[in-house]
Amino acid sequence: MSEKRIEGVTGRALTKRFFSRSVHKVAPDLIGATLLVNGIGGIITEVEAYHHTEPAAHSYRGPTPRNMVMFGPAGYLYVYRSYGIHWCMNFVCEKEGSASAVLVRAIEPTHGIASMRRRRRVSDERNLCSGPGKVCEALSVSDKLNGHALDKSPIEIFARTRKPEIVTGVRIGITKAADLPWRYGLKDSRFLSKPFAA
DNA sequence: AGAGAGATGATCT
DNA sequence: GATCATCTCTCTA
Repeated sequence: MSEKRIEGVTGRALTKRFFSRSVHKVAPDLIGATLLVNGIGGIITEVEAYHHTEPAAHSYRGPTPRNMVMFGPAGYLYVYRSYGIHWCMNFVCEKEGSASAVLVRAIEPTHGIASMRRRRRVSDERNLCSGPGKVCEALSVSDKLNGHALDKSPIEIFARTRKPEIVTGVRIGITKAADLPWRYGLKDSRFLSKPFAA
């Protein structure tokens, strides 16, 4: 097995096995991992878990054309259109009966910052990937990558080498099941969509 | 710093 | 016809 070397990344490449677990394990384990698309991206600082047992999940009401990737095997990318304007990206996890996924909400930019600035048309690094729609714009993720394997080019995800301090909170921007503490973040990160309550 | 509104389209009722 | 896992701008302070 030849391992591709990425400057500044030492963790092993994550494969489908990593995602073939409960979304409640995968989500916190992704904090500190490195996500690259075509070599551009950074350290995952914020994610949210969605599980078919609660009404905020797209899979709650069963399969539809939009969410069918969620009902497939773990380790694939689910991309959907948000508010008619933005894209949001999710990692499909073990189904546990129905379907679940992790929403990528924020990244600390480390690779290809110049490209991200061009795509986002902003210069402030803290504003490049601090929200799910921003992440997709900066990494150029759209419906063309819906259903794509998470361990195949152009997507690369590398495990963190050390477990960071993780904070949790309620999910953002939803109205249903808004009390579940399924938002995970890198403690004290400056690259979040919103601070976590102290 | 925080509130409010508009953009814009697929999905669901 | 209403909702929506969002972002950016503008207004008020």
